[in-house]
Amino acid sequence: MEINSCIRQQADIKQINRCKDRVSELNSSFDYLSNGLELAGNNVRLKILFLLYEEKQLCVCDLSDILGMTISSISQHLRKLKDRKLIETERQAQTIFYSLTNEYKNLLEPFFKILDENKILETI
Amino acid sequence: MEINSCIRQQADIKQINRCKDRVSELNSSFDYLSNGLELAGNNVRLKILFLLYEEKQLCVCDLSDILGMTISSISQHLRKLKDRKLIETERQAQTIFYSLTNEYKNLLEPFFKILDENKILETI
DNA sequence: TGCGTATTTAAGCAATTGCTTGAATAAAAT
DNA sequence: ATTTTATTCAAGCAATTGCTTAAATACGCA
Repeated sequence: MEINSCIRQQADIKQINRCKDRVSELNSSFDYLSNGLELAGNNVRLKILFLLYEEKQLCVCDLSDILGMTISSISQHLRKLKDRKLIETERQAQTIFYSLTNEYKNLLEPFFKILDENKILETI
Repeated sequence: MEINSCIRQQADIKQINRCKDRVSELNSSFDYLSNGLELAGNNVRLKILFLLYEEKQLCVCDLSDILGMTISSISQHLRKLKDRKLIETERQAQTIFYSLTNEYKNLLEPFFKILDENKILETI
């Protein structure tokens, strides 16, 4: 940290301290949220999450076919999503089906609604 | 792409095609959204965005002080956010103030509301 | 004009990402 | 039991990220 930050000159100290408190207070929420957004911020994973939202469940090779990517690549994305509890699995015979966890279904729903209505480019 | 995808065996072809159409239809929305989420998915940038949401405007060195990071580092985050139109600038004398663009204020509001209520860890 | 303040930019680097290829599991069908 | 089907895992690699340090702008003021 620089010593001669502009803060020392003319900043609103009250505001700075209020912000520091706020960040410290909400710190674990920031971690939780950025963690999820980081995963959803990848184009491929966002599509995967959206498709699971719409179709309830899909397997690796469904997604591979839909998105035109190798099964291995999709599988690695799914593992990341599963590790951080955005999705969960259920085996049915040889096929492993993936679906959104309830937490992230709720969290991502506002975005999916916007996407679903395809309004994102016009209204926002 | 593998030739012997499991798709050829027993998948729901109608479902696959419906999904393909959906992805193709919403393609630019996926790009737009993942682009924004990718930036918000970084812990530091999420805090910056949230602080700008709450305080309306802040300068680089306010944020540097609040987050305990170098001005240079914060400046580089701000540039990314500005390049992709999540934030905008307004000069007041020597100080450059950053604020959220309206588009992203609307888009990120659902998340900020949750953060603000600090409910994210309990209710979701 | 020259100095101080506020901020950006450039170069460098370790760490991480997302893909590819090929091998390894796991359960089902023969 | 062996093979087929569905999926994961491991290693390797180019590209990207986020930080550090140091230098470069840009504006305000005496």
